[in-house]
Amino acid sequence: MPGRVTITDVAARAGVAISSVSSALNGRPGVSEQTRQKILLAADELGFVPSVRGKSLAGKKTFAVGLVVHRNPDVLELDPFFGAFINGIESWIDERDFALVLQTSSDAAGTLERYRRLAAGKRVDGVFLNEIEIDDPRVALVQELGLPAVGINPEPGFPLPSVRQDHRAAIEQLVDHLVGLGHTSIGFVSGPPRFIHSRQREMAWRLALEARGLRPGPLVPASFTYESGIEAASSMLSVRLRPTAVICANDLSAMGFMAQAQHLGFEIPGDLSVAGYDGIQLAEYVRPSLTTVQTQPRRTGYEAARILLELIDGTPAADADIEPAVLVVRSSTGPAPRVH
Amino acid sequence: MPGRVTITDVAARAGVAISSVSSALNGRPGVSEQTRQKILLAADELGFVPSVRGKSLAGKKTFAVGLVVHRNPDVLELDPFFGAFINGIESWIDERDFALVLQTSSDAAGTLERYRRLAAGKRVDGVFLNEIEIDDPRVALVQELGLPAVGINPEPGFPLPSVRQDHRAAIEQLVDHLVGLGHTSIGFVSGPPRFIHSRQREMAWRLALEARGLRPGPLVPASFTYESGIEAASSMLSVRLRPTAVICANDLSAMGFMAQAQHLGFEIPGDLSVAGYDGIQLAEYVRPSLTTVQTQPRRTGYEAARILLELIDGTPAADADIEPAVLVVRSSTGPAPRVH
DNA sequence: TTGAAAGCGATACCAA
DNA sequence: TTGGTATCGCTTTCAA
Repeated sequence: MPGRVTITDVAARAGVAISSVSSALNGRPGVSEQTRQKILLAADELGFVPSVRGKSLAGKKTFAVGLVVHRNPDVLELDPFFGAFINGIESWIDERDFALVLQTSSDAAGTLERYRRLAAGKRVDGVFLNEIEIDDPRVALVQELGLPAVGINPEPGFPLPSVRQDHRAAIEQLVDHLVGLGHTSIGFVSGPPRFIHSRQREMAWRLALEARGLRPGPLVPASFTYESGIEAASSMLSVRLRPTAVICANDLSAMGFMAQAQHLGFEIPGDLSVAGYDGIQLAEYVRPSLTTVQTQPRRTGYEAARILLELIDGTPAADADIEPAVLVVRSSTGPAPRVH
Repeated sequence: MPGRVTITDVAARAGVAISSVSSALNGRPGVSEQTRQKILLAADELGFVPSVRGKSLAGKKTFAVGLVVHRNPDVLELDPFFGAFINGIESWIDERDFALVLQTSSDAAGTLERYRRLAAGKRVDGVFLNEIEIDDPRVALVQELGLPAVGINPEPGFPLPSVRQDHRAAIEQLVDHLVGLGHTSIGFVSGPPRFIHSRQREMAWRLALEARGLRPGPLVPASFTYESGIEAASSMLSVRLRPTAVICANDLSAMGFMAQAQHLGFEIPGDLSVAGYDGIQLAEYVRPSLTTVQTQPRRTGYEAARILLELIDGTPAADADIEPAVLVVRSSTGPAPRVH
């Protein structure tokens, strides 16, 4: 019966006090090298694994961090983003014996309540704040609760430690790429405006165009889903003055946009160039393969976890900047059509 | 400072012993109705939330369950399946104050090690066994560890409590649907044969055909990914004796298959009918929309969680059978082409 | 019905 | 350098 071995057993076997075992095993000073070896041996022979339960009660830490994912109830399908993000978190916390508590919620109020309960029950020592919104109430909540938290790609001046990956450079490159192909009317399919990352991408598109002396093309709201991309295509392509190129706020909506554009009879990239954002795997395989901006969700999770654990340890943590997202040119973007 | 309120504070405020508070709050007998009310009031006024730390140390439970998702390291994108599955788990465990610990791992050995450590550190009280393989080593592991576990869609005779959703009826309906459309050569794009659910779907296809006096069409291995669907199409459609209809082991590979088939010049469903399995949202929106088998991942997670918590409580749990998956006919399947 | 006290498995302080 | 012990917040006997 493994797992039943406690620190007391180890102490007994090594013939020392439990306090010495604790010190030895945690690499604290105050134990002679000889005793330490004796203890290490005993622990090893017994297959001792410290109980997180005991540790957390005594040490005021729970050794867990939380992530709440807010999804539409009738979709509930996680973005491809999350798999890698979560894996990145774990690659850091695992070695430090932390676990990730994941929750999903389908409404905003529920999300707040989840954070509140995670904190109140001392379930987790800290949380990740993903998909940050304008005036996100979670910020005030974690501050009120004194709960360590790290923001994922927040706006500048965000009051909590954060990890950011630059989006501007890549979007500028993307605009350059399109302008270089002769496009002058470049539209944008956005995400819900309440999300910071939604606005950031839209703003980057707008600024890049203006910096090049071009007027922003049409802007159509969508919601990061494939379906919303379909709808965006229907509305954006039905008007006379349609753009010759479209940038979508993420890959999923870009894929929906492409599918619908093709359905409406547009050749891609012959009649219309389309680009996405994220760099999910699917984007590489759709026809035509999607030009996109490759982000690093795994790295983002990794850095976010590193910062969060520092915060939990009481170390004042600096923000982390991940190397900028990069433009990946594929087949969905091409020369602007001659006549319009 | 919420969260700092302990059972002692409540006891003091109510003027009773902490043991009474514990009994009252947990609905145990041995407290007069009057005292109970007094305690409930005090707890409420103080905003008392019991510390999971304390509870778990004293109560021998950690109030957490674990899920380990095994993904290819360079993909790490979670199936659309998982979002709903996880949400289903939570809709049951949340009310019971359990949390879900999620881990991802990129290799089989790592997966086993994850389960082992979850158990050894008493991180979780039980685990979900998803994507079960032939001779899955996790079964022996949880039995050896005495760790409560529930299997998701395992084979018949699986030694642990399980939740199952019938796949056969829907696949038979699908075959009937195709046969009714005049198809006589129906191929299959499978998942990795080490997975039970992979084999189950393949077997259902084979048996359904044989029961109708048809010889199984070509079988091509794939791996549940979009990319593998592309490859499957390339190989299956390049030979002279290609099928007129194809069933894929999941929607993602079916979508890849369709895309590649179209790329190779096949009209769908004119030249070729394609069907998937899972019922992910994307399948509804691709062109043509995908005929598929709709499963209930949310319900599956819900039932699995219910069973797991029963096991943890020591209740002998019966397997759960979810209402069978249902066939959803869309546009990717149509009449068999006249000439071949 | 109530309350006092003994754990649960660690950490950490303080004597020895 | 050691070992003893209080402590964390709760559950669970066991007396009163």
